[in-house]
Amino acid sequence: MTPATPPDTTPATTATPILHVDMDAFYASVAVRDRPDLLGVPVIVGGGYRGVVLSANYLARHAGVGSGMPMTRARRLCPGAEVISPDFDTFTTVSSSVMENFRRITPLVEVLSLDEAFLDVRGSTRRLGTPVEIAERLRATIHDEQGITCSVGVAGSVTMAKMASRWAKPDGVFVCAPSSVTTLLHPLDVGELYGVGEKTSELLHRLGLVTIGDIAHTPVRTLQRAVGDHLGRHLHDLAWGVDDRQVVARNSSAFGAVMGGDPDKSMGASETFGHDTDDRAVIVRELLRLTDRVTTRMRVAGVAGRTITITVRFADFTTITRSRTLGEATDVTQEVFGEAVRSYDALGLQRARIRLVGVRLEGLVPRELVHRQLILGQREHGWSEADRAADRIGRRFGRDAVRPASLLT
DNA sequence: TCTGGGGTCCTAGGACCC
DNA sequence: TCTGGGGTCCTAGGACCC
Repeated sequence: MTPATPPDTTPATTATPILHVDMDAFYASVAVRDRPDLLGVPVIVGGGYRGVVLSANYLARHAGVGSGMPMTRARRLCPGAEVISPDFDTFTTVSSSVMENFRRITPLVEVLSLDEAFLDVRGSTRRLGTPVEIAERLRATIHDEQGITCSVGVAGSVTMAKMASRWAKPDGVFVCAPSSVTTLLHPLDVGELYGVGEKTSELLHRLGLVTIGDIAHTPVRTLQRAVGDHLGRHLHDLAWGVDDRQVVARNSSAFGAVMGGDPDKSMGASETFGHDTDDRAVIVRELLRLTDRVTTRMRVAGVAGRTITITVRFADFTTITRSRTLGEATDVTQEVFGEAVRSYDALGLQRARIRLVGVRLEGLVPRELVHRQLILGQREHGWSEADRAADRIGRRFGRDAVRPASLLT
């Protein structure tokens, strides 16, 4: 746990070495920072037919708009809002600069997404001051360099730091001393705990467990019977502020394992149709597009996958998955596509209206570890060559220069 | 009014093997 | 002549996070 306190630092310094930094309304803040005309205007980032809200500034939030909300509803709640399409290239650029800033403070930066990270600063206090001083300095730097604000939770564990940043919002710092953890937690609703979502919250409420204090005073076995062995134990620990999870230096898996750390475990793509469809030709074409997108990413990352999973979401939003595991991992577009179509056809759907399809590969391994067995007459080698040729042309002339023939229309 | 897209992890049942 | 126990892999579903 916490290392022994050096004589020249205060106990408060080493007791709260974990920072959770969370940008305030990140996408919305980035989208409006160069648009002074939008000052004082409610802003929603998102859009598209059938889309959801990705981010909303505080003016829009005051009207009831929240992220994840269907755009149709958000527009009705806040008709005066300016709706802006997301520009992920810009978000990624800003995010990279911010994360670089964090790494100048400590190498122990765990990137959770484009807009948040954990920092373990216990090795930086001698050089940079107390965690709170580090937090304030980092906030000032981000504001000066990027023109956006962030909030920082400072605590002795990652979970408490995460919760503290929520209490710090917007544009603030919240310090959670270990001695005050249970006092802070126990009055809160169970849904406030990191890892307790809507379903688990409802389940616990039905059992009469409303506050985090209720969870703390419920026997572990009772919790485990209700929510499973793992989560039951986890929730009981968290309710008492017990959390030994360490900050692990890494980039978010969603943006490639550039910094080392754990490699991706799966890669996938999915898309909601503009209109529900029961047309097999349309669906198969979409499976090919998605497969091509995923396998291209895999070849860039130098990985191959052994399990191919398709997702089918019906008009009524019920969602099913079907997976097949191959004898050996692949990154070959035509192989993955073939399995995806076989899985789809095996469903035997007749006139079912389909809203979304997806393709995902799991069990990823570095491509050089795949020992492809040579079978006479096997065509995979040819397809693999074709993929690589297409990748080269795509790099030179752009992604759309080479597409599978059935996607050309 | 409906409900994106990218992921991770857990559970549970059946197959299979020792 | 009763129904052993793991351990691992595969599949399907579900919850959760941003």
